[in-house]
Amino acid sequence: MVSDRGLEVLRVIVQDYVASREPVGSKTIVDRHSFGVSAATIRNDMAQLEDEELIAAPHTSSGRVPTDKGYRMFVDHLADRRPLSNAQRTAIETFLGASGDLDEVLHRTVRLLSQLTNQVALVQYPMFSRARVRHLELVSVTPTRVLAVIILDNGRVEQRLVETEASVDDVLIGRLRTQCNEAVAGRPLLEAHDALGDVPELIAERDRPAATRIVDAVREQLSAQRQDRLVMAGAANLARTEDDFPGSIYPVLDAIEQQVVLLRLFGEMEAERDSVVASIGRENASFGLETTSVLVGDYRSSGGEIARLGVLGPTRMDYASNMAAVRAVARYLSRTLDAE
Amino acid sequence: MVSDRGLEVLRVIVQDYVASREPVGSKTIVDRHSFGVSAATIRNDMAQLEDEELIAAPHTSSGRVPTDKGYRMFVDHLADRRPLSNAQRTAIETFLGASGDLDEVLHRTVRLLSQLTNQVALVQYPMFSRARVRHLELVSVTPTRVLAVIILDNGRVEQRLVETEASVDDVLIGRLRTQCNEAVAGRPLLEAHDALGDVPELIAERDRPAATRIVDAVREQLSAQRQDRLVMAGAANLARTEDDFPGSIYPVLDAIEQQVVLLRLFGEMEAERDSVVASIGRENASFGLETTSVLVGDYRSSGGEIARLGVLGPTRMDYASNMAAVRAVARYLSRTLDAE
DNA sequence: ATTGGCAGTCAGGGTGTTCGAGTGCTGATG
DNA sequence: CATCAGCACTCGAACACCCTGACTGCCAAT
Repeated sequence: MVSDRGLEVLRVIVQDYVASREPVGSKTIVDRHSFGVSAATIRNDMAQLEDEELIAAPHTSSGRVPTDKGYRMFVDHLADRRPLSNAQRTAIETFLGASGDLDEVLHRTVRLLSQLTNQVALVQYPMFSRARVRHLELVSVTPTRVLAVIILDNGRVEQRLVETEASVDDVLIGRLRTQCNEAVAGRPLLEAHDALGDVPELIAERDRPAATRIVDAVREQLSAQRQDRLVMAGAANLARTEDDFPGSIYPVLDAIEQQVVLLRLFGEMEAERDSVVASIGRENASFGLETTSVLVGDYRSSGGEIARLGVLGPTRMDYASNMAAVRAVARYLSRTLDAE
Repeated sequence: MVSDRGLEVLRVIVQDYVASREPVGSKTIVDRHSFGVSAATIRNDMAQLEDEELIAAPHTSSGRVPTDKGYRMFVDHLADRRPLSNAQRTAIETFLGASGDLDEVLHRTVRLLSQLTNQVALVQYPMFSRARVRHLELVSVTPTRVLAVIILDNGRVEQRLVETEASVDDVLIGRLRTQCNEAVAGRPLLEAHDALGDVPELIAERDRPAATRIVDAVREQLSAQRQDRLVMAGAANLARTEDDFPGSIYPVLDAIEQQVVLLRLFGEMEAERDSVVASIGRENASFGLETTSVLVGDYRSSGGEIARLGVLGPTRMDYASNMAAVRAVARYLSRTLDAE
């Protein structure tokens, strides 16, 4: 077992190592922190920490470095909830000023988060299962191409281009538009999806195939939960701390470019409301991200829908302030989107 | 002056260096290529090339490396128009199969281009000055927030959230929607913008401020040439060739994350129709991209509007095949978008 | 439980040496 | 006059070597 002072030692090791990127030894510890005991004693504690695999030595007789398990212990039990710095506060304040549509807000948020943390920031689009359809617009772009635009009452707009085999004239489009709107207007996504099923039958036999094609495309779009997108910013930050990635950053950059991977990762991380959780180092191995840590939190969008946002960076990151930043931004984003 | 054989020597230096990342010396050249002359003669030619600053030696008595000027000479006069490989052809073919809306096509295109070239690929959104307004939709999201959706007849959809001071009821929205649509439907962007100027006057005095606010937002959106966006893929490829960037890739990653920079760069590169142009090394210095080269070509979208696409990579890149790939993808994209 | 002391380990940095690739030059040759 | 073989020279990369300094691990004493 490891003593209370042992944990204290682990904490300062994590803090010093994160700050300096240098393995930290017993002497440095007694020099920089007032433990009131000698270096030899610290060494004994460190030996215990090493037994528990909370720290490790890169090579014989060098300082120690936290292991993944050590970081885990740190975030779970040792990290103090550090308040945001003033600079960070004002950054959030100025950000608060402007407004815009959903796209714009999310983009601004992700840039903000990336600047606050100096890491890669990620924001997931909210899904809109509870949203209602406000209006459906059909536009003929070319004779055999129709653009369907779905406008939701929470401000989201979905669009989709449909290719038809036969050419479609404006009369048919107009008729379809009316019929569809009657069927879907004001309904939640799922109901709207079902209601559309009957629409093609109201269309003249001759135009039935084209109509079915168009309506099906719309239905598909309606049922596709648009939670499958995210915005990202600050990828360059990975290159700043290049040395933290053994070998090359290539695998990391490659992995984060596949949004699918990140979305799966987001999905698998459990988080309680209003808390920020971390996934550290090898815990991300199945995503090809074993050299990184990911912090995620939840936010609520207009419909009360829940989506996630977070940061990704090297395992050696400042967990305390980054988690605080994620928490603050998540809370703020909820407030912005929720405001009526 | 540099002889014909001298240029031939430059060509193989560029090719070998691009392939191997090793400075190439006179011996290697006579070994690998059949010039029919001795190494000493090649050395004389190389001396001339060095006088002309087309090649340089990283240090005394080491092989030579092309300078920016050397690459420039290569792409302008020496690069043979290499036909695409079969693998590349099939890649484009399979890509050709599917369809989708503009967003989707551009995203697929950019991924394709990045895979073909193993570089960072960029595709600019077309601008739509010639497009006409198909429909204008106003949706009240909350009492003081109205979402304006502009649907263009080329399939593009623009949206914008407007914040009003006083709350706006559905009657007003309905009235505005009708008035606006009457004013803009079927008109090109510019005309529509002007025509909207009179609309607020048709609204009751009481609601004038809110109406003006909304209409102005729409007008602003109409006149904002939406050429200010681009999609990107393959940023990870920069990390694969990390060694080509002296120091760190950080500045490069940082620069390409600022889309503004890339758009300016795109804008300043002159290109004739159907050709691909290159901007090499220090020619990009004012954009913080002096270690990279950029290849761009034009494509035409539905309205006949011209936009650009290209790739960005280390100066040491395979110009011949990359330019071929850009040309092929540009041509193909034009065909896809232009098809009626 | 804590401590001072001491021997042992090992990475990093500096130095010296060798090796070899590649150049520039020169004088000879057709 | 272009081409060529030969030779002396340069300089980076690789290697061996040695020191230094920063640590640790252990032990006997308090």
